[in-house]
Amino acid sequence: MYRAPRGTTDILPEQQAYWRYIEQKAARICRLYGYERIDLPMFEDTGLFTRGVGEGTDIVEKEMYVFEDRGGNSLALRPEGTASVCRAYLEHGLHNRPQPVKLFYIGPAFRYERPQAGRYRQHNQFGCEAIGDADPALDAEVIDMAWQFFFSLGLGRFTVVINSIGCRKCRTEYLSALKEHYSPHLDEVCPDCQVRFQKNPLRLLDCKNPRCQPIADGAPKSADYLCPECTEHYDEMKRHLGILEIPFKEDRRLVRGFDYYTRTVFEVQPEAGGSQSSLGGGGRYDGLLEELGGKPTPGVGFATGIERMVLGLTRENIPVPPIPGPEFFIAHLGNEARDSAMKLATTLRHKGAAVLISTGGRSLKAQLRQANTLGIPRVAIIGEDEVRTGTVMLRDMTTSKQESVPVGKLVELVV
RNA sequence: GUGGGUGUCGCCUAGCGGUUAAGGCGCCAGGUUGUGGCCCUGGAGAUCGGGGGUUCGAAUCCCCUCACUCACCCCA
Repeated sequence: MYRAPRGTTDILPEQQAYWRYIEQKAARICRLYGYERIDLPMFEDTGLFTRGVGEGTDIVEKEMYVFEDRGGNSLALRPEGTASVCRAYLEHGLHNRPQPVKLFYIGPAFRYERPQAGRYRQHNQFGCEAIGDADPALDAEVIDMAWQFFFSLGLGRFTVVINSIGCRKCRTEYLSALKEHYSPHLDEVCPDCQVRFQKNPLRLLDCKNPRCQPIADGAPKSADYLCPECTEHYDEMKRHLGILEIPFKEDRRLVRGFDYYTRTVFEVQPEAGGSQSSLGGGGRYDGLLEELGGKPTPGVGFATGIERMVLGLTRENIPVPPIPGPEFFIAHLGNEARDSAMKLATTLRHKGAAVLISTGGRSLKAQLRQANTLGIPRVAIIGEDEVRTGTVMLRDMTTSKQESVPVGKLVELVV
């Protein structure tokens, strides 16, 4: 027996209501904030991600699905969406449109990880990117938008956590200060941190190993090393968040796993603990477009994980609007009746009614049982008598009342 | 990638060295003539995740493997 590959899932019909719900809320919030949909390829040139996301990141280094196509090109299943959006921005000359260009996407991302609840090798993201404007008000708007989105889902408790990691300039300065702080303690620190020290010093800060806590606690704070411009940007953004009345928490240690982030970073975290630390996150990436070969162009955005939202909705028992089922069920007895039943079914469907017609030549009892189980409110029964008189027996399944009506009249009933 | 837990019909569970592997839900059919939801009866559906061992004998013990799951890591 074949099974779905590890870390992938089938989304069965009974789960679709959640997905529809989330997609609708996403589309709505995007409309309210002026974001337009973009659909992007699921695989890209590998270089787009190694350059964009960063060579040293876990995602690129050990989680990316990389393959060679038959033409010998190195391609990668996209591990995230931002790099693709930026590529599209550059490729299609979107700088010629009114700035910022606001785009959103919904689709799968792929990472070779060890799956667990809320974490998959193929998962779906809803993400937004605003490219071409460095105004801190835009950062605040993006955070506001993420916040409103989760709020509109009805998801109970979540927190917005923010930080600024500075620009290229002040980050370099900060990193050397950080390394200076750690280097005398390298032998006390966990092996992971020893690797981080070399590879990705920023990550030293959010090590959870108790051994490293004292050293991390005493480490210089990125906030203290921000250049005046970055400080001003950060303060302005916070001021705007205040105006928008978005509750947020500052976490000086918050860093993210992509190299392209500059200045603002943020995460939306479920308050109810749980293992998966974030529902979504994002930040500013003012160097990314240039890194990808474009002119220096600022950008800011966020991405969310749809599976995690579904998980949250189910865990919190939040009701979502059901997907409507068939309105009519047509039961029939005998060959002649089946022919006119099929005819009636198409006629009703042409008029826009959702109709299920029984197949397989089952007893009337079985057909009604099926209609009942499926929760279809009305059943049209067609037997020999009805064929002869050009009528159907229309049964209301909720009241158990039925009456004989001419076929023409039934068709008229459906508008 | 590291560590822990779990794995019996579609779903939930019983069985824990010798049973025709049991039950509930669901599914299908019947309870006379063309009628659902309740009830009754019957049926289909499991080589007990897979592979190897130990044993006269294994779903039950051991090893490997796969999958799921939790924590770490990382992130959505």
